[in-house]
Amino acid sequence: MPRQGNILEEVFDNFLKGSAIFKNRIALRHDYVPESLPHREEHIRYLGEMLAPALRGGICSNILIYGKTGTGKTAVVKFVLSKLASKAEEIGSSVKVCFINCRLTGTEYRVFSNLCSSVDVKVPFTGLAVSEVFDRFRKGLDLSNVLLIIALDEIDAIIRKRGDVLLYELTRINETLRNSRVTILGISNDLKFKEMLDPRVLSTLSEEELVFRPYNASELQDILDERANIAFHDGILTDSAVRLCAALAAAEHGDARRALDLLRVAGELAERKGDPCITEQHVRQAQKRIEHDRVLETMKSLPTHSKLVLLTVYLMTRFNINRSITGDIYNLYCELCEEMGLVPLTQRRVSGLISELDVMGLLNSRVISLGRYGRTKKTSLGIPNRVIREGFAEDERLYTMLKYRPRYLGDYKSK
DNA sequence: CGTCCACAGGAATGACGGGCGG
DNA sequence: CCGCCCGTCATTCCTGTGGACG
Repeated sequence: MPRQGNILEEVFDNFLKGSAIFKNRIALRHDYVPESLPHREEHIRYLGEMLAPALRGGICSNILIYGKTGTGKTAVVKFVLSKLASKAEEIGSSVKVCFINCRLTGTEYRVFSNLCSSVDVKVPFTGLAVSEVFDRFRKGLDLSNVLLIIALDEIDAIIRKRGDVLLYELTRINETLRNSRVTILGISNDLKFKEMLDPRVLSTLSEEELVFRPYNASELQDILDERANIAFHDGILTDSAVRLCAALAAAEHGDARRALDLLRVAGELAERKGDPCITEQHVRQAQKRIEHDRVLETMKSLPTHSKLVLLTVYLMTRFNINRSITGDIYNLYCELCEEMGLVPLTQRRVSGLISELDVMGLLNSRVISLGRYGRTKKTSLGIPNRVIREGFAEDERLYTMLKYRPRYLGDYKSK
């Protein structure tokens, strides 16, 4: 048994020696913007053409950009904007760009304060009315005499929370500017968000539209190959492993982010085991691992009564109680509530919770008809029993309830 | 072939807590 | 700082419905 100091010595040394697998992990991170974006040449060209007039002080259209997660929207926009900015600097053009992720930024106030800092206006972290921040932004912008290109990523997040007031102000700002101009690039994951917009805002905002289709397997493979070259040492990654990553991600919405996650986790697994290369098997394990982590994470963040419903279905399968239909589930659920000293929710609500858990994949639930005996939902666990136990391990109260024995084991409903 | 079970799931309304504007 | 407003979660009330049973 080595002394503890020696253990750490070894850990640190291994770390300092560098990884046998990874050359540069950063290339697999979500926020990494690569030097080339395979299969997005068209989009890059289009966006470039749309924004090029800015270099000469010309007017650009506002553009609305759509596409599901992991289709390269953000990467393409960041890429084009950074090239545009450096070109502008090179030729001494007064173009500025500003990229804001609305969801991460959080509130309207912070979005505007970001905009302010992009035109060198200082505002306090809090305390001002949003309209005041907006005014300061407008003044600062007009004074600075620039063509400002604002990219609002995940724009739907802010609309959902605050409505389209922010956008309305922003789309009309050009009318009040004398020396500067603004172009807006709105980026959204959600196609339906257009319906939430005021038609006036929509028409100014979407003078042009750009849609990002999901990648197919072979496109994903090209992306992975390119990143893998940067991220891994030569000869570490097997061809079949890349193909599998691409295929798995293609099956699931063609999400490049997902594909890169798979690759990264597969690499980490290989590294931890001290394996010389990344194989298909590592990828399969990575997929299980990612899914497993996701499930535990969602389970942990569940509200109490949702956990309780999950626990109820778990107990019903464990004790083979006849049919897990909503009425039976509700009865046992009430029993558990009583046992734990909680006030049960109504059946209507529990029915809703079951549906929510179904959407999350923690339960499987479908509507069936029992003819003479009514119409209901039949529900079963969507994840293995073992995972349920693991997910509740941190919650002592729930963990002990895993061993609870229901009062009526046979025909539950009749009691 | 009509009936009627056992709910599904929509709509309206209420309770509550947190953040925003004044 | 306070009140108000808004979003979220839950309840109440309701109408709708697939198909076995008689």
